[in-house]
Amino acid sequence: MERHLISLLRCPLRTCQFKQIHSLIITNCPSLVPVLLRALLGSSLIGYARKVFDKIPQPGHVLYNSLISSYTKLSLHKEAVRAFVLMHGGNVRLSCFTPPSVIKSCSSLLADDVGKQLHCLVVNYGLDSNVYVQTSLMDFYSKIGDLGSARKVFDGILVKDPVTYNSLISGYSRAREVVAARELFDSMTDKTVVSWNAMISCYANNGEFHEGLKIFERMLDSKCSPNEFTVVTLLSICAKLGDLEMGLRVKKYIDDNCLRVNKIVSTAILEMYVKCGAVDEARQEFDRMDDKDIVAWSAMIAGYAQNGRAIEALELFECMRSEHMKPNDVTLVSVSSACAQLASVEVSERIGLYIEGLDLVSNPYVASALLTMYSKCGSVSKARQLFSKLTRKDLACWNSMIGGLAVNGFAEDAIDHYEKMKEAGVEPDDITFVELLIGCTHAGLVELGLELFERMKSEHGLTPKIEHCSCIVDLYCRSGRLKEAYDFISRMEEKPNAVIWGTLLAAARTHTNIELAKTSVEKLLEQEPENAGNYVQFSNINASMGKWREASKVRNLMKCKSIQKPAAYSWIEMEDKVHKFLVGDTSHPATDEVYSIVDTLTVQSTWTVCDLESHLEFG
DNA sequence: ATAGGGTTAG
Repeated sequence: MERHLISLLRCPLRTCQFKQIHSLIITNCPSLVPVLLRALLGSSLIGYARKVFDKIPQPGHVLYNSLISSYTKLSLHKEAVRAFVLMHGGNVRLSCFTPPSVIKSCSSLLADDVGKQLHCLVVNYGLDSNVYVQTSLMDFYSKIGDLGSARKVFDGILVKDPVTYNSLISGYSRAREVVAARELFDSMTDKTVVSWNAMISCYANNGEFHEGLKIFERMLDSKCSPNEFTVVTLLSICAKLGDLEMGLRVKKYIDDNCLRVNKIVSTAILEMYVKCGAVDEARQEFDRMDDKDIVAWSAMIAGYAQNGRAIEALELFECMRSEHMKPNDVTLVSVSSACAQLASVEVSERIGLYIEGLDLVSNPYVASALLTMYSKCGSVSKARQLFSKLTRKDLACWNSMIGGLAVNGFAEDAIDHYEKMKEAGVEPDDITFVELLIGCTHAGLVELGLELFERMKSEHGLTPKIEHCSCIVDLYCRSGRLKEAYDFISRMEEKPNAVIWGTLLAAARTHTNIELAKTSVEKLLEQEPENAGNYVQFSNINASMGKWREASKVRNLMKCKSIQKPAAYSWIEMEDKVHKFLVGDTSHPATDEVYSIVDTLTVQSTWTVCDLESHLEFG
């Protein structure tokens, strides 16, 4: 009977079968309760196991170990710590098998105090020379960001295996201590594939992408073969660099070496294509995947949204819903951002209603994307309503709201929110000030804008970026204060860029300040010799000054450099179709009708200089 | 011990 039950407990069993065996054990051979307990723990039936455990009169350290390590494995970290407290309070002997699990749970809980107490306990019991205990302690300190203590434990380990090193390397990586990670990595004599991967991802996660690639090259030179983890990290580096060429090399490596392409690898390939702007290739990869989980859908929808292909993003979202796939917060962020691009009140409000109904606005990413969506299509009141409902408002939420108000002409309201944001204890950042300055520009509040620019530096210790300077130039320009704009540019610490000269140029032209326009366009040509638009501007300005020879020189210059002005289409969206037109275009099916209306419009309006210029042809 | 998707501006 007893032997029979033991062998039964070795088989995979359902709960009801466990119950039958359980009753047999209670009535026939109670000594088998610990065997039953371990079988239950092995089947992850932790609740049932705990009930059995609680019936055991005085469980010893071995049973406690089994219980605690199961809690840890199932990520029930608080339970693991509670069970340990129970064990310790019951004066059960402590073996070196228990602390690693509890300490691991403390790492996951980021429970600094409990973990440190455990360390003391371990030292008092003389268990701190056990390598498993040491490794878990080192891991604990590295997870809570105390790398100094982690290092002390590490140095105290007499026989270190690669796992010990790898763990500390990833600890340094998380703590952004890249140099320390590299030193440790270099000191390793027997690097495993995990060591190489950890070092590459250390560089990747700390923004040193090219260093990461260099480690990969060295890995290839050594005899260590890259695995799936390696290529995923490499692909994410290529994505961040926008380096399609390298991305394709990694893809080729995967194919040539027949690496297993799991979901994560395919998504990483997809993402690499997306971030390199190769959206159609990304879609091909997406279509090839037979098991699409939600991450792949979200990545593909984001791919369309981030590459300005809002309609396709929304189409794929519809397709996803028709396949009964449940969207999550990440999906909805991209969907909102696609709607924001469409700037259609109807679509935005429909999607907004849907998303708000899902109760996901507690996620700040979703909230800020929605706020932007409403603002972009002018539904400021919807944005305000949503904002007032938000309980968790992070920096991006405040910025979205401030930006929404600013761009829709409510500059004072935006500033009001900036004050409220500070009261709420959220520190404004450079984006906040870009938004505020834009608000002042739109409302023509020059002095207020300049004041904010000063406060940004003095009150918040932020260094103005080129974007802020650009806003100030715009602020002066729109109020016609060209001289001050020019003086500001001359005083700027950073080198003025094309956006700034472009702003000044536009203003100089509307205020017919030909000299300033000429200066600006010359600077523009210096900075962007490949931009055909600048040559057109240069020529037009010279023409308007009567300098025809200068003007015509440009055409030859463009021919020499083989620069072509890209076709500038006008387009309009009607119902769900986009109609686009080029100058002199007669390809539209309703051309006759279109031109007859254009003719009447032309008669109605008076030609302006700008209109005429836009009809000049070059190249 | 190492791996994949997202928000705010210009």
